[in-house]
Amino acid sequence: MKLTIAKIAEMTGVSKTTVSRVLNNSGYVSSTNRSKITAIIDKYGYVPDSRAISLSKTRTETIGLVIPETSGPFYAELLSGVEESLRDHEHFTLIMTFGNDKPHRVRQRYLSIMRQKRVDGMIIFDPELEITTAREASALGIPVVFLGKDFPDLPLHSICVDNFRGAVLMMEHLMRHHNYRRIAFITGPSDSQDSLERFRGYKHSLETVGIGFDDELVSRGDFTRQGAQRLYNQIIKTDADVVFASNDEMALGIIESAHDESSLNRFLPVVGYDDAIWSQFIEPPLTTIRQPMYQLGRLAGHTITETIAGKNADSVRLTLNTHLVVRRSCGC
Amino acid sequence: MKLTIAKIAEMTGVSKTTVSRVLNNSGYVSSTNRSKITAIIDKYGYVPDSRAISLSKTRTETIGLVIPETSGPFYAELLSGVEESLRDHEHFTLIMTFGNDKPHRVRQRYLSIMRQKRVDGMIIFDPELEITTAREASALGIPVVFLGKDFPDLPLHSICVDNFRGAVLMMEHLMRHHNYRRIAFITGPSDSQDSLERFRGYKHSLETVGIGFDDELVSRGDFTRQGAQRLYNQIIKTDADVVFASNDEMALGIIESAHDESSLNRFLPVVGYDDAIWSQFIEPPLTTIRQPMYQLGRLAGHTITETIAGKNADSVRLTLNTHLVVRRSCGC
DNA sequence: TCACTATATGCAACCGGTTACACACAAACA
DNA sequence: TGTTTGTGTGTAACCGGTTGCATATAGTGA
Repeated sequence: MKLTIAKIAEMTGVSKTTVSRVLNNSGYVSSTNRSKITAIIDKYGYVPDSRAISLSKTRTETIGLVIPETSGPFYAELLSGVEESLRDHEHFTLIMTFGNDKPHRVRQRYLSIMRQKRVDGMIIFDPELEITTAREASALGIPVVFLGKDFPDLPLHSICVDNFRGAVLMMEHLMRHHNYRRIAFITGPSDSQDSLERFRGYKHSLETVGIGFDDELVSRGDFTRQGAQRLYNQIIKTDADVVFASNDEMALGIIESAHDESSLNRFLPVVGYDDAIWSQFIEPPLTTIRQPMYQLGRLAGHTITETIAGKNADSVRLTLNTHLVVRRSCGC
Repeated sequence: MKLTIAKIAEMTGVSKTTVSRVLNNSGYVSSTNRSKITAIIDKYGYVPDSRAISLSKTRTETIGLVIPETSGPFYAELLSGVEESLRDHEHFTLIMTFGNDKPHRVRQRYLSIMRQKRVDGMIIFDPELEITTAREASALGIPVVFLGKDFPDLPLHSICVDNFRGAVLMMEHLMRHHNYRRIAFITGPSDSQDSLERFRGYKHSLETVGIGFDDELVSRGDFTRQGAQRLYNQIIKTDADVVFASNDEMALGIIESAHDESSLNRFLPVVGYDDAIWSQFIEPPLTTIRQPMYQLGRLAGHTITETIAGKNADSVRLTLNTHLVVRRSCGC
């Protein structure tokens, strides 16, 4: 009993073309026929088949969003931003997560699926993106916006968050406002571009103020809570004024260790990075750096639709700034 | 330069049919032609157009998931469950969020979009779902699984979480383990089915144990932190042993009020419901009820694909049990 | 009266696949 | 030798829309 324009045409005694014109509100249609057709559409609740439409027109009005996962505040916020932005621009979001797949298979899978779905464009946030994948994605012939990663040599669109300046922002607060001098730093895994940038910001700030960089104050973490806790004793020995963990998870690990450790009877200031959703609820509430993920998502959606509309001939490269979120864990 | 089966056919000197047979690994194809065709497919990286496929076959291999939002731990976990389950069953997930739209427009929008995308089935988690919408969705002629809502009179598939037994679980802990007698309860908004069920569990438990139900101990909340804080003074006056808030947000509100209120110099036990992601981080860590959202998502994905495969002739109605998460806020 | 324009409609090809059916040929069986 | 069976291939219709082009009629200005 499925209605198609052919059937509607038959019922009203006109051609498919005329029905199509009514649906798209294009061309000329006599008011008699128009009302006959709309009457049937309303009566049976006809909804056109988007597959057929997109097969005829060349576009699907769909953008592929490639992210590791949808859960977690980080990606959830990004997703909201992208989705709302695309909805405003009358596009759909096709979400593709690749979770724990190994890098190579991932690339194979997500690019292939996006192609078979014939998306009009893609937004890719792949923390482990390699240049070969970036090149391959660009070669698909559809607009792509990369998030969080940039390959300066390639002519592509990218939007990044400024990890360097985020770390500088935090350092300025610690040094100017609190007058801390011995600032311990916990890095993330060494293959994380984000972590490297944050570390660069840390180092740069120290040098700008004239405090030398002390290697003893830097520990190599892995972005996990447990990892940070294993580093706790070693960090305490350095007698640092404050611990700057390069993400919130590790900051939490340090705070918990300090809490358990009865031997430590002074308050140990700790700050993090990311503004995880729970960071305001821990004790003490965490001072951290907030990344504008929602805004990043909206901007990505905007950029991709503009590109599709042919407005971005040149490669777009944007960098978003972060915010310092001051709570109590820094000593404030 | 887009490759199609027609072009591949032309290049190899065979018909479209033969190419199609190679792609689908069906029917008979000579090994000569097969290798010629696969060579071209590999060389140019041909990927078939899913729109065309789904237009010919009658199915899209896509399930529509209707949820209020993708952010927040609650829906994010559900989404992960659904997506992973559908991936296992070789289906895609088409996510449709309706955010803050007004109920009526919502229904119009999401049902219409699902129809124009010709999804093979739908999973609907709409906390404000009305019976008319449920009826309308069922009338679409595709399988639908409703989550969190059930209309016993309609022959539909539904999977719910047992709010009644969740509340009973909590009450048993409070009464048996802690021996609390005066248990204050904060309801959610009166139009929330979830809240009503939790309240029913609260009442039922009291009566089972022989403690009468005392209306004075019940306050009407609205599931928000601020709302609970406005109720704080009134609740304190009742001199309750413990406060059972019907969600974590309100529990947090009460804990914060108790914290600020220096006049109160005893520990006020508070428990919540939902196991929000931050509930383990607050001070004291919150005792609460955990809803198995991930599992719910997986089950929903499983049920819808089974139904599509024709295995669920009768209406499927399932109820998932909740877990009690004991932390310190209850006095443990 | 003629040319031109605005209005109204339909034909048929096309988008990129699938599939029922017909046909051809070889080997195997009766 | 005639019939069946297993292979291999192609024709053409179909899924449900869009669109370039042709055609027809009525009204308008010269």
